Amino acid sequence: MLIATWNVNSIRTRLSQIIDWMSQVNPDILCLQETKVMDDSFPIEPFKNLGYSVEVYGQKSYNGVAIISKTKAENVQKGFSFKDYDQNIEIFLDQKRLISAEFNGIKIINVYVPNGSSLESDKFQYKINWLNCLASFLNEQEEEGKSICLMGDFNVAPSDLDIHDPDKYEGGIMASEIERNALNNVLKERLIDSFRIFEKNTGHWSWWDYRNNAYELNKGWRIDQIYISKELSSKLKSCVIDSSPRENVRPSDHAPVMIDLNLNVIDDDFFESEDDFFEI
DNA sequence: ATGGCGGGTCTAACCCGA
Repeated sequence: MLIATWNVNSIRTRLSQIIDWMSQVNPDILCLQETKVMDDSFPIEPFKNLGYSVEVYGQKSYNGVAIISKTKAENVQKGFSFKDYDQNIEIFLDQKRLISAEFNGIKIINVYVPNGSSLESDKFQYKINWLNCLASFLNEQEEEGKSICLMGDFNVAPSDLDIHDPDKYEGGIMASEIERNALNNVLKERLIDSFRIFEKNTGHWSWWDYRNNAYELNKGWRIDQIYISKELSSKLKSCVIDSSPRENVRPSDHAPVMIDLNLNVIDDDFFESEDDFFEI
């Protein structure tokens, strides 16, 4: 099962590029961020024509997330819920940055984490509070015991391996200890960065600034990630960043990231339960 | 670097992103 995430920076501007990419790659699930469109204006038809179903959670001009999938999404949830959150979630309801749904018993959580602007900005505190809210959301999911796939644009480079020039950017926005602590508090010991299972070295980016020829100079950041529950790691076949759409005319500044999960792999728990069955 | 580019919409001496 191919599961992908892509910050497309406007669904309407990028529509034909997304359809082209999906036609080539054939993902089972594609999580989009920065769709920048109200739900009633989202171009659903082109995806339906490819055989996909669409779940959207958008707003005018900014943010906006969507899940495109071959099978219909179950238990779709848009935004944070009103449960035992440390933060007051009211201030997070205006910005459409989270949508989740279940497929084959796996909870897919699609996020567009706030950028935060700079460490001195009010937006930075919003970002940290938002991540703390996401941690509470993950705690709820954990209680339900479902396998989780948390993916999207995190606007945080997990380590200095994920920045083209760490000496220049370390400690600043997207690379501060405060943001990394907040991200790790979301992940805790339960979620694993798929990409780092396969690649231990630096030099792999998912975002390149539009300015200063950043893509041509390969000056990028790896801020788009796919985190999976530990128990899914035995089923993980690959995690790749596909930089080819970044070479399109009028590209998104982000590239898609994709994992391949082999759900036919039978894990140890299954064998144990089978043994128990035959002993009876 | 009040910078660069490229989305958006109130089409601008605009706002926002990363």
